[in-house]
Amino acid sequence: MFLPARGCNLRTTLESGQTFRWRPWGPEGFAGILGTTVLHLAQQGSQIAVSGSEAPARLEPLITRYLQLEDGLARAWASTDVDPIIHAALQQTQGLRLIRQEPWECLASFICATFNNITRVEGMIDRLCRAYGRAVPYRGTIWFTFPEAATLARADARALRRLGFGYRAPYLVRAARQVAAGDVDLAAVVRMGYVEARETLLRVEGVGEKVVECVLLFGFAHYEAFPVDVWIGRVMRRAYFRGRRMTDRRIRAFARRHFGPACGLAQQALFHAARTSPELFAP
DNA sequence: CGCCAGGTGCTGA
DNA sequence: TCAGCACATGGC
Repeated sequence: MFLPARGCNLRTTLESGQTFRWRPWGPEGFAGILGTTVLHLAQQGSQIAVSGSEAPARLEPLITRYLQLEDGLARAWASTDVDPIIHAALQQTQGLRLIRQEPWECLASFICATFNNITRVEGMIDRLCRAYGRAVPYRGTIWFTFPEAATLARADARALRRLGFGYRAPYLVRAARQVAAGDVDLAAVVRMGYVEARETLLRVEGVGEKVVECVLLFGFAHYEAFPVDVWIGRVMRRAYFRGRRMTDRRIRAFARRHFGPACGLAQQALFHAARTSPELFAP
């Protein structure tokens, strides 16, 4: 089956640090699992070739939503194009889309991603799924679902330590318990606006000022979120503050004013541009 | 080997 | 509100 890519570039989007479970599959393809559905996606020009463990009629809405293929966000992206710096980043990251992820997987993944590098996060999450997810056989390979919060709530932090989670192990287990117990109700957060959702998610163990913005952006489609990690901090200080010291909070406040209500899109373009062309943003 | 990574929570000013 | 610190681990 084929879907119109509508300008989406798979590689740019799936290797942009928003998500950690896709693997290269052939020349222009990626394999992964959403929920219990195994997917093989391949870029073929203006189309995306799709196959997977469900009937095509079920794959289409799944992928359309995940990749936001009908997002109609062209105007939102354009609204962030307010100066030559972001303009260059946007040019360089054409085809980048904001993925719409499942909230719990997104939340748990970014707790794992704190003070960590993306390659290692991928390995950690892979081991987590193998240990606690459900097996889904497909075409001779056994895939694993992302573990439910209720499952991880019963896990022992020491077991996660042995999987290489370091000091994040107890955070992840406590976060799972908060979510599984309904203390933090992710289904309710879906219906909340940015401010209330932010306050609610900040109550989760291991979720601070940066992780919460990632989760709001990638898991709840709140495009006014603006995560400031070490990459974005560097880019912003260099490009907008003449290299001066600046707290993450002030960078975020500036970005919201400067780029407007879709500043999260600008953030993702800057993040990707900085990682793929560091020379443009060297300190 | 040393530096670094999509930081957080805590403490003391 | 902010700076400074400890925290585990492995990629490069």
